[in-house]
Amino acid sequence: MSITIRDVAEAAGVSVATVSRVANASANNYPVRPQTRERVLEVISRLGYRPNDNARGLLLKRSGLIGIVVPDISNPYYPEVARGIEDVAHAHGYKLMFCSTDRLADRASAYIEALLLKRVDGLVIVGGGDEIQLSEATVATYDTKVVFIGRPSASFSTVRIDNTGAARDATNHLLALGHQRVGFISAGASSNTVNERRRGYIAALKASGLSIDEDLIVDGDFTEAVGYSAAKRLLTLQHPPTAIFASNDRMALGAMAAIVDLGLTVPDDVALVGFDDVPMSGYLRPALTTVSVAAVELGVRAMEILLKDIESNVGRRRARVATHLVVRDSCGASAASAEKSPTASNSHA
Amino acid sequence: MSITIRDVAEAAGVSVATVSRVANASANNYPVRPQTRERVLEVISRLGYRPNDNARGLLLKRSGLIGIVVPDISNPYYPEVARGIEDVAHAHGYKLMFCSTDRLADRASAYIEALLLKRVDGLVIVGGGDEIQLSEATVATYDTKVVFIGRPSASFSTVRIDNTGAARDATNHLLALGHQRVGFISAGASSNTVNERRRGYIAALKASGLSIDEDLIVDGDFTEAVGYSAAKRLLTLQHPPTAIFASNDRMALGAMAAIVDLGLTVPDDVALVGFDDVPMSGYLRPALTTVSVAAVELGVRAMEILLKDIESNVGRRRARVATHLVVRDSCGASAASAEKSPTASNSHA
DNA sequence: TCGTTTTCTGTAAAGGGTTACATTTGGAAC
DNA sequence: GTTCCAAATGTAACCCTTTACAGAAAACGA
Repeated sequence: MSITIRDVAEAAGVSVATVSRVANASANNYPVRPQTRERVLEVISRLGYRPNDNARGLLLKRSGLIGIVVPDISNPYYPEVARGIEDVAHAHGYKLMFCSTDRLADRASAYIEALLLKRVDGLVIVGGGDEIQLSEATVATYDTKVVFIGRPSASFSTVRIDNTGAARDATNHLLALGHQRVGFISAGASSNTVNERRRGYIAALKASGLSIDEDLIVDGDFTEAVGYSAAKRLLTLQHPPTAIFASNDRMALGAMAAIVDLGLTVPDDVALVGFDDVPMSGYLRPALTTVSVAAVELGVRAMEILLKDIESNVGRRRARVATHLVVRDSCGASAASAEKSPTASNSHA
Repeated sequence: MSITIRDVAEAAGVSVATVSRVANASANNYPVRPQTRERVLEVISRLGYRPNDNARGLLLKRSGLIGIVVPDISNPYYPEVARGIEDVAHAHGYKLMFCSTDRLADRASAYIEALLLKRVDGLVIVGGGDEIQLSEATVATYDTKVVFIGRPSASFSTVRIDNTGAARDATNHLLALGHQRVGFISAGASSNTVNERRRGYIAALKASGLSIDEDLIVDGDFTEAVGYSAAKRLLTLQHPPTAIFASNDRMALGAMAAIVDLGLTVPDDVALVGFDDVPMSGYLRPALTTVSVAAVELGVRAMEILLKDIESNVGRRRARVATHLVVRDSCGASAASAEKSPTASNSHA
């Protein structure tokens, strides 16, 4: 049914080679007589011919596809990263194959397998969970390049942020405001990202000579619902914290709801800090103080590294993207800044 | 470099046909002597052989890929839809190719073109914008099935919600609470979805004998930032509305921030209703009253229709997914319900 | 032991492109 | 009008898999 290069060749009265040369004009500058080119082009558009990507990929050994694996598509943070990846990929003629693992190990490996099978030219793996198992040998088998975002790796390129440092800064910010009991909402022991953030939180406390109260560290899972219940747990302790540091913004939102529902106010009764700076955070009232991670840039950098590796085989590379604490209202540091701009000091507005 | 079926055949001392038969054991039940099968399987796993999807796709004329095009990946609504699609697709062995158009017409057509070139087995196009141009002829050229989500179409299958009815109900809810001046935050004249919602809003007003005040209808673009400025505009009118109906939750969030920043409160000074019921909405305080659209189900239904069409060529189909108004606190209807559950009457919790 | 089935395995074509190499063409130079 | 060279075009191999068909081996009955 589908019309092939042979159909075009026949209709135009030329050989398939000529058609191919006309169709890929941009790639190689083979000489084709303008008059011939014209004729072929006319037939191509008349017949609506499109080269078969499978056939082409088979021969060229490249698919023009970039695979991207994220842990959870419903967390607004990942779409931001994906947007960065997509912007760069699109600009270079690559398309994205997008998969969400829901943090399930079997899904993750099924997807990675499938992406490799599709002979993606590159693979971006986002997130710090441990559901991803990917050996260097596997990747070498397929001729694919890999870059991790937000996860350390001995074998592959990485683009990361300084989770520990950022969490330490955020915690220090709360300590500097006079808080002595700071709660931390974690998110599963298996997430590198969160483990690092927890380490930063603990480091800040220790550096200030405070002891670590395990009751103040509660486990979460990145969702609003669990942020809500975690905050309730913290605030109904015998010695509740006066400040809460949630390891992502979604949980911070849940925590904020819990605080309000307990009849307390943010930041007067409980100060609150999040992590990620997703778009909504600047529009909460009180606006959420959070660590901005430039998610789009994370994606951009990853894709740039990947492209370079695909095109000139530059090998493993590591990049860091800076973070900064966006001080808004939920921490109690700036009383009246909300008047000035809708997102307060949100640099992403 | 990559090992082929020939390498395996050679190593196992059999023909490529036998290897192929062993590798595709599930698909066709060709008889292979257990002893031979064993040997081939051993070589396959030792060598790490994986069939080349390009070669296979070339021959079989199917890619196992579903293309999905969304307008804006950073709007949490679309990831929900995508999750529904993915769940079904994954269960049936299909992979997703995911593209975000950013509501740009040229990007949209470039992506659709690319997806068709990849010979996707099906195409799901999400969103009501007019950036999508897709002719029946084009689709017929490739052997692809298409389903639209949230957009009417004379030629293709559709899965939709009753935007007009839902918006009318939401507006009626506000009117029933005694509001006489209800503002509407729209989102571009080119979006079908929003046009329908606006129609519902207008219909409700008219049915109640109210006249339409054009000042109360302001344009938006689906983002918090614009929801914020739109609400500010509405509330600084000479005769400001006492209620605002935002055509999606993100804009409602922006509007809520604007209301607070103007020193007013929700819902006492201004009642607020959104649309979509994204996960965050139940955790805002006051919790957002909004139209729940079961985004996941939208995706599920679309994918089911697509699968049926791919597998048994059933042709064009239409489905509707129900919506319902989730009454929380921002509309002022339920004063104390937030105490009971974190998301109030959010049925999705 | 020798047909005759039945079961298993191999051969080769097809699928739709790209491109090295061979061949033809067109035009310049004489 | 030749000759020659560069430009244009054509031929055919190759990419890797699946599968129809043919051929070989095993199983079976007599």
